[in-house]
Amino acid sequence: MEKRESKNFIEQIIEKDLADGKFPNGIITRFPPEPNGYLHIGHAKSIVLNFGLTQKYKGKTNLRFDDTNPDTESIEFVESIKRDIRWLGYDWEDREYFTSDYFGKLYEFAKDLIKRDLAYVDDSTPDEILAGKGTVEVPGTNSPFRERSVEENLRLFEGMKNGEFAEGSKVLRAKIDMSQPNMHMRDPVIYRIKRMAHHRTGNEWNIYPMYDFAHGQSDSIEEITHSLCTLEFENHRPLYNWLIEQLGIYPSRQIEFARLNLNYTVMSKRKLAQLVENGVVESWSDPRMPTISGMRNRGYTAAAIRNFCDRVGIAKRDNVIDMSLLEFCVREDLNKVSLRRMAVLDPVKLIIENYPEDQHENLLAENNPEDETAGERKITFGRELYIEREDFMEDPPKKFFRMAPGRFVRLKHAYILECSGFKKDDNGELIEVHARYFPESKSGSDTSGIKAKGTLHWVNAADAMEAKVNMYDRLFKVAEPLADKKVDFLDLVNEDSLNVVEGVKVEPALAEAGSKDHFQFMRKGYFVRDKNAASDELVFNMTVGLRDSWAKKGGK
RNA sequence: AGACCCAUGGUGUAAUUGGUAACACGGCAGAUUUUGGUUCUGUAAUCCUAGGUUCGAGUCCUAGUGGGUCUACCA
Repeated sequence: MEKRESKNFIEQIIEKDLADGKFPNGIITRFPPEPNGYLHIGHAKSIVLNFGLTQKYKGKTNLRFDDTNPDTESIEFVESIKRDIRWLGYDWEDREYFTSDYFGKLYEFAKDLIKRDLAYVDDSTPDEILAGKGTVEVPGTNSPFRERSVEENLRLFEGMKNGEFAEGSKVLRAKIDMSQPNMHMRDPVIYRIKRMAHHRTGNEWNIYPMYDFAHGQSDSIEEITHSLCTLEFENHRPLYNWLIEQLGIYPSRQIEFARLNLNYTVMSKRKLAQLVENGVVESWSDPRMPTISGMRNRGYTAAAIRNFCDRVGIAKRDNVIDMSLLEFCVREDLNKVSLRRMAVLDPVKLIIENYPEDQHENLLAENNPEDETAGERKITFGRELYIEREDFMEDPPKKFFRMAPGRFVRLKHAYILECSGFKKDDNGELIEVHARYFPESKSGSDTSGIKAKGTLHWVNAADAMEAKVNMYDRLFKVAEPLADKKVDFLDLVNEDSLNVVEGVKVEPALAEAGSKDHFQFMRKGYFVRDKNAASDELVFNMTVGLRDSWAKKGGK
């Protein structure tokens, strides 16, 4: 179990810090979502990383909502984020923070900067500020407002806070160096005027800090030891460090790692929002979405997701993870915990000619061969059953181990059959398969000596229940929908990502399925009851199909 | 093209920190199997290029090449 000795680069940093005695009281990490959307599997990677680290080493992980932009943030997202983190299995105890709780402190930090002539109020328009920044090759130019006196800056900044100026008319900028090659150091804007109610502070503030002026200081206030973020913030690190240094506050350390990308999907909140807005999917929690809530509705387990996040590793290299790894993790977990059931997705009647019409019998079926404690259930058997249409072939290849005239096959948990014929309608459509059964071949007490290569799942027509099944396929037709910048990723969605199958026949035990139970429809895949469907309706979502080496070989 | 970052099988991640490449997924082949599932066994496939340092380089240095990020009053 403790086979994985290898450590990722962040663990190596932490172990060195610990060995150097830098953090005798333990380490502190944080997960800092902005409450403006739902969490996706990429966030899960960060959650598992941050909480995982402080579980492994002595430490704590804070949950901090980075709520500095009232435009897009809301309490609804705060709630969904907390629900998802808890579901994933992590507990931030009482360490739930909001950047907005620090608005007062941040304001004081800003004043401190002004007093030391390290920040100034700029009346330039956004366009003028942009022009002044220069380009990556050309240094920027100083703002005409750069040399205002400390007193004037203090007065104006207070005016901004008090709502004396129009939105957009002034900003507070750090006074650093307009000729730095790093654009973030060219006098970055650190405060802007926004006359807007905030979901937590209401109308208390007319100014809001920018990310760069909020995140690092919040880390510092909470004495975060290791502030882990994704690669695109690498260029922000000099500013992060500069502010901490100038302010003389707790020196949190920012470390960047590569974000998670999954093929056949997209991972940015903005892009996911577009899928919702354009009706490609039903909601953020649609089972096809790579969101935590979508995956939950799909039937993915928290354990599978945690395991997946563990396996993808942490490094600084851009990466695109194969969906097959995620699916492997899901199957691995579900194989152990899911209850086996029989469901026929595309039913065709099977008539056992030598089975008496008025006869019925009860059979016992194990719930999970991987778990003896899962017990057994009763299923019924009779003359008329349903089997899968694709499990019959009139003229099959030799390696087809299923139903075909003259061939032997076992019905799972029941008898061996010999196919004796079939019936088609006028259109040539198969409507009935006929067979004869061998009474002495009963499952568990087989004395027939007959060998059947294949085993089929089935449902007794007498007590089969009707169900609907949502089958899912990848969301996009191509592995990397964003790879070609000239192509709109919305044009690459797979319009067959959802396939609703009606008229599915399932065994009666499924009627009591709860939405948290995971089922394996034998020989088909893993399914979970759709919790959004009407309670009197049996609807199942396909979590993931079983591996199918027969189909992979093209059925030959 | 300025700064910063990155480069190991198909995909990811490792390599006791300088001692000639491993693990997982995926692929292929086989065994087992009352799920063509699970399990098990085997197999193919990798250090971006060129120099340099060194007895020895995936690891260090230089150059090149390729990729990523950055010029929001978003985070």
